[in-house]
Formats: sequence, structure tokens, C-alpha cells
Amino acid sequence: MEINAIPEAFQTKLRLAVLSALLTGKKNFRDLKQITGATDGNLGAQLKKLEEAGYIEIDKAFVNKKPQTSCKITDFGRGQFREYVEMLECLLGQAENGQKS
Amino acid sequence: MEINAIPEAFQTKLRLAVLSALLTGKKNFRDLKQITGATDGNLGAQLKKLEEAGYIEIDKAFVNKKPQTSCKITDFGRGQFREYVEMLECLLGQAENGQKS
DNA sequence: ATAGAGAACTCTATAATATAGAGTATAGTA
DNA sequence: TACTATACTCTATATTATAGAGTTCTCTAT
Repeated sequence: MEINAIPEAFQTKLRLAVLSALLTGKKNFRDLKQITGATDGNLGAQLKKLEEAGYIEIDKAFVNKKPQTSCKITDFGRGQFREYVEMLECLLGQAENGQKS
Repeated sequence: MEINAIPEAFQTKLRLAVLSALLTGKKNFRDLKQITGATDGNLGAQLKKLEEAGYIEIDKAFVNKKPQTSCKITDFGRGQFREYVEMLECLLGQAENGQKS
């Protein structure tokens, strides 16, 4: 991954928080709202963006007779996350060696 | 570092690109412009933000009889960068183990 | 001394986008 | 039939990144 091609997904607290939360497993709308502290409208909008970009999958169903929106990170999303971290690690690694500041 | 407290510095390609470039050593305005592809105005604005936030130091001087703005990452900036990467690594690590997707 | 060039801005307007919050749809329950 | 909970959608606002014109400063050439 190139430094100049960082996916938009990683460019706001909220989307990054959502992805991070999903790394450890499925979460529903309610969970994500509580974890991130976002409002309904904003969370809905950002989830939609993440879905459109292929980072997450959104599944709607009725659970316990209540609507439940379940979100899950995709393999693509997980891969991008890993690549992003690896890129940063690499940059940091270069810095720790060749200190010519 | 908390997922909900990610510094603004890491929330745009441009600022992240600048910080990354500075990790490996001092760079002047011209270098950074070339590396990032940003316009003068935009680069100037973002450098100012990074400076105000204490991530970088900007030094102005005349070199070869031409003005030269030299930018350098601070210890604080380097530390924040490391913390940020470590936080992401940690999240990713949790995910690789307890897969309950 | 005057004009021009290069570097690095500053300033302002525009564009993009995150966010809040009101309103809406749906299914279930009383 | 009214009422509740969930999860939106839609719209307006606020924030912020970006572009680009104009400005300042120093030196060089005329």
C-alpha cells in the first residue's frame, strides 16, 4: 500500500472505530452506536460508506421479534486493515534505523 | 491510545504523508511538495496545523541565498506515531486470535 | 535603482464531507 | 388502534481540506 493511496475508510475516527470493533467479531447497530458514541444518522451514513467500499457486510433480520442490523467485516476489509498497519510499521521501522534527522 | 482518541494528525492522507516522510529525516518545503503532490497553499496550511499540534518543528532560513523552510518531526510526533501504530497492531492482534466472526 | 525570479507563504473562496437531528418505515405488543 | 423499539433516510449545518491568486522577502541581472 502506498502512503498516497490510503483508503478513505481509515481517515475518520468513526469509520476506523467501526472497523476496529468489527475486527473482533460481528456487532449490531446498537453495539456500534454504544462503542463509538455516534448518533444514529451519522453511524448509518458511515456504515453505508463502509459497505459500499466493500469493507463490511450488513445483514438485516429480526431477532427476538426486534429488527437487528448486524455488521461484519469482510475479508477484503480485514486485508486492507492489515495492509494499512503493515505500511505504517514499515515506515516506522525505516525511521528507527536510519535516523538522519 | 484509545480508538476514540485518535489524533487529527492521522486523519488525512496529506498530514499522514508528511509525518511519514519526516520519520526518515528532515525535509524542506520543496521536498514535501514533491512527495505529497500537494499545492503550496494546502501544504502550508497542513504544516501549520502539524506544528501547532506539536508534531513537527518548522525552521526558516536562507540556504544558498534562497529561502528554505525545513521541517522536522518532534519527539512527541514520533511518539504519537508509534503509539498509533501500536494501537492498530494491538487491535489486529486481538482479531487474529479470537475469531468469533 | 529597477525589474524580475524563486521560495514560501497568507488569504479567501470553494468543495467535500462529517455530523446532528427530525422525520419515517416496519414489526411487534398492549 | 395506539404505542414502542429499531434502524434507518433525508436534509441542513458545521467543519475542514483544497486550490489558487496574490504577497513578501531576498537575491540577481540590467
